Amino acid sequence: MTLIDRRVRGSRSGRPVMMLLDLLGRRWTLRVLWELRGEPLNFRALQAACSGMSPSVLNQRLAELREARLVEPADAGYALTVRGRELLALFEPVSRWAETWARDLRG
Amino acid sequence: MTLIDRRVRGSRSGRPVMMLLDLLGRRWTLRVLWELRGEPLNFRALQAACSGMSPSVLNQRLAELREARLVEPADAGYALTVRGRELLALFEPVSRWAETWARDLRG
DNA sequence: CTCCAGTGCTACGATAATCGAAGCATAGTG
DNA sequence: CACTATGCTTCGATTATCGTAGCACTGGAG
Repeated sequence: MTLIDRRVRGSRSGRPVMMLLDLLGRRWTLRVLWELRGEPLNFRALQAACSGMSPSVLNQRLAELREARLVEPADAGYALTVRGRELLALFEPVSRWAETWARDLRG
Repeated sequence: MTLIDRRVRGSRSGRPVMMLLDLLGRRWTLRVLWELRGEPLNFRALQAACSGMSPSVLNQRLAELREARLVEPADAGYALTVRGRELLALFEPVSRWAETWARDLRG
């Protein structure tokens, strides 16, 4: 059962954006992508970067992200694919937005 | 214990982007924001739009999103705040990207 | 007034996702 | 051979989410 055939969790719509939200909405998924924004990380480095998330879940997330062609094995561990970098680039403004958001919440 | 004081789930970093990823990484959160992109929806309409997610979780998510000032009660139910709309606007390109992503995965 | 439908939300037992620690298997090095 | 590093698996414990039922309140109709 592939990523795109599988019913999207919680919804039955096959719309791409829903599929993506479903994928990204799983615990740690966004974080893993984020941690791979720089250089490739191997399994344990990635686990450490994600503050010690359990290896079973990391393994599961890596499988999902590989199936989604957002992450791929590299020489030195795991790296974002071109698509993965595209997606992450779209999160660049989000990260900047988060700065002012957090500041406003505090103030 | 407020959103910004609470340790971020799975990490102990207080960095804004991590807080945001933590918030958005909870099940249904992105979906709820997405469903509110148009007109305000009341509790049950929102529940229906999210394919019948359980009311307990919806209530919890709404509380979190309200605390994060992304969603607020409106005349006709719940609506995005200005900040919420800003955030969602940043997801506009993501949605478009998802279209080609899904197409490529299939092909 | 009573009745009823609509609404926001809570309670709670059942199920599924995630966690944490331990450890296995393999590859490379000395 | 011993030793380290790595990718990953296993499994019992904990936490999140689900689904159904229903409570409390409101507003309008009769």
